[in-house]
Amino acid sequence: MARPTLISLAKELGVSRQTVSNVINAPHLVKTSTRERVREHIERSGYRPSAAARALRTNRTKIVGMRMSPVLDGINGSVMDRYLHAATEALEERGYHPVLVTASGEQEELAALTGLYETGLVDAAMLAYTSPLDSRPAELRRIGMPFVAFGRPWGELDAPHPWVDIDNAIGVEEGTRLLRERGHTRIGFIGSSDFSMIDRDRREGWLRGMKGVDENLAELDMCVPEGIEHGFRAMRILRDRGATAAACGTDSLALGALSVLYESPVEGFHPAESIVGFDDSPVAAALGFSSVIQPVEEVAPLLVSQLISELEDDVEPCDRRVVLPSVLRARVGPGLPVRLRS
Amino acid sequence: MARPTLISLAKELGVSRQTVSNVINAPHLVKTSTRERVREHIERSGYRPSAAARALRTNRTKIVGMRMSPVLDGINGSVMDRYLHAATEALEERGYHPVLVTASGEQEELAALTGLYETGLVDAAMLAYTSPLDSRPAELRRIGMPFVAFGRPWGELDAPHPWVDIDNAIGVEEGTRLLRERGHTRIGFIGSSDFSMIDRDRREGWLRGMKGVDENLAELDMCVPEGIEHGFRAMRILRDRGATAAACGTDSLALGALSVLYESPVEGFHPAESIVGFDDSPVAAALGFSSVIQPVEEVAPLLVSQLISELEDDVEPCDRRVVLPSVLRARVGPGLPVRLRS
DNA sequence: GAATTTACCTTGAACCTTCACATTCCGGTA
DNA sequence: TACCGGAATGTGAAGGTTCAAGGTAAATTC
Repeated sequence: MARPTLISLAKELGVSRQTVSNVINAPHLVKTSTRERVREHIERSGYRPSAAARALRTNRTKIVGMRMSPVLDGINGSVMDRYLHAATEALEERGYHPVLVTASGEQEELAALTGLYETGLVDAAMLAYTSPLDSRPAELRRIGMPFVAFGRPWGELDAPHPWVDIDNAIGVEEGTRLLRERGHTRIGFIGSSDFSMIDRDRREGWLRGMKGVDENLAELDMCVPEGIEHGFRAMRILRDRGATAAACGTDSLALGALSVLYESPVEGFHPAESIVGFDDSPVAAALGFSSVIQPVEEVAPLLVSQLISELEDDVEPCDRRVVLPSVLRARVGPGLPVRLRS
Repeated sequence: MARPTLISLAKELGVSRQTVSNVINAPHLVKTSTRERVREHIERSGYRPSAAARALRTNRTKIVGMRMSPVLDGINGSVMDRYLHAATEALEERGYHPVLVTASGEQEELAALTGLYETGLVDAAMLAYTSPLDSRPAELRRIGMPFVAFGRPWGELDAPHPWVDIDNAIGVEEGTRLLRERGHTRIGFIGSSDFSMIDRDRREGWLRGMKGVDENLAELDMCVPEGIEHGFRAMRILRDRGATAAACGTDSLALGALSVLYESPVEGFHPAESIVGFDDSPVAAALGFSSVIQPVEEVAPLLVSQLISELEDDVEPCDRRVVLPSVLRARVGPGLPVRLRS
């Protein structure tokens, strides 16, 4: 048997199709007795409104486009995974769904998202990984496609679109202070040149954490490409400059750095307790070093709220610019030590 | 100005809307000169067919549902990420798009997917993580929802739906042989109890690789929960039983096991060269141990081909049951040694 | 008792495309 | 001239929903 439609239901019930529609979309317009009768019949028939017909009429699909970014690094990579999961969940909670898109760059992403928007397949987009020269917000604004962004608009902080970002600095600052509390004074920073703005933010946290320490910070500040080996090399240099600890921009870098400390331990300090990483990967947990957590599970629902208040009328408004703090996951040893073979 | 439609375009061009439609969907029906004229106008006007209207008429959205599984473990987790990315890409190539769904269990996943199907939002589903007591295939079949599965239907290997799976055994077998070539004879296996069927498959590879070795395999065979610490504990037991090497069911387990070998090195064997992991995570690369790779980038396009031949007529048929080999990524030291602090 | 309001329900149109069929046009053949 | 067949193009309908405007009967007001 064919799937029931508004019309077939209405005929069976002896009411008009609009009444059935009202029972679903505007129940207060229908007398209670009728409403219940219709409801029950809908239930029994297993009727589900046709998404296509609804979309055609309302010009809304309740689908939003998101770019699935390629896997960068399996160590820190799970953050984006967590975010994607949280976003999907938050969207579902509000009756929306994410459609995924791949792209090899910003322009390709833009093309993919606007393409979906122009065919009416999606209502909006959720961006991530904002950067200073990000052309996406302006372009989307130009064509009138609604969107929100995970990450502040570095180029123009007063951009009109809603966004949620994480204050990377605060967690690193916390981490740096922890290292100081543990007795370190020459604490280096190993940042990743691959994430320009985010890295600057994290470095800022280290600088704040080092406030009042009488050291030459410039020579303790490293900027290297992402990767375990680079962390290793950077920490060797820092070690030679007398550093006994380091805050790192990623857990990969931290892993490399940690191995240097196991290679040439510093009297009185446990290696795992002399390193702070970022993104709290399972590796950090296993090796027992502290790491900074990004609360992406909180970011996603906020973004979705913002998005929906862009899309729908009469929803309670929400903050259009939110910065959430990162937090330190402090660990005390023991853990799994690492040392690079010489 | 309003978005152009078939009708508005047709009016401007002085042809019927069907002709414009034909230019898009069945160009061979339209005379070349007309076709070009229409094409050019379409181009200029920026016309994009309405997905909703098309879906309403054809009863197809070219969207497929997929479950976004929660992040299990950041070390091996990137495999599912890679798969998701590859699947998205493969779908896009054929004009399809993935919609994500979250679920806390199989039943919830089923409810989510069939829900989408019943409203006509998706045409089909792509399943992953099949298991012996998997109720999903039967249920989807019952309601007539098309789908394909990443993972063989363990319960009924001759199930009628198409699937692609990876032969986990072969890579582990290869790894085990590598360890033998390097001179090991007492080679343990540390499997993860969290992935029942997959684990059995990987263990099978180890058994095959050990063929002809005169050892008591039962006492070399460990089954523990997933996680670095469990790998560590298992390897300690294996070491005490005289094992000098191990093939592991996951890289997390391998990491833990490796650390035991650094803790108590075996004369003549390099620790990193005595461990084989699974899923070739960045950790394996950094620490320099060999690991088995799942070719998910090949799985995804195959699945998509299968799916499309389920959905569309007149597409060249393709194999409905495919098993791809996993392959060993063999590494020789040096790498980053690990040792668990005692 | 007539006029007005209210509550509830129905009708017609629109959304934009594609399907199935109808029509026109053309050169070629009987 | 009449007819035919095939290619190119046009027409009507359908698909399921929502919006806007209408209708009907009961309840209220004067």
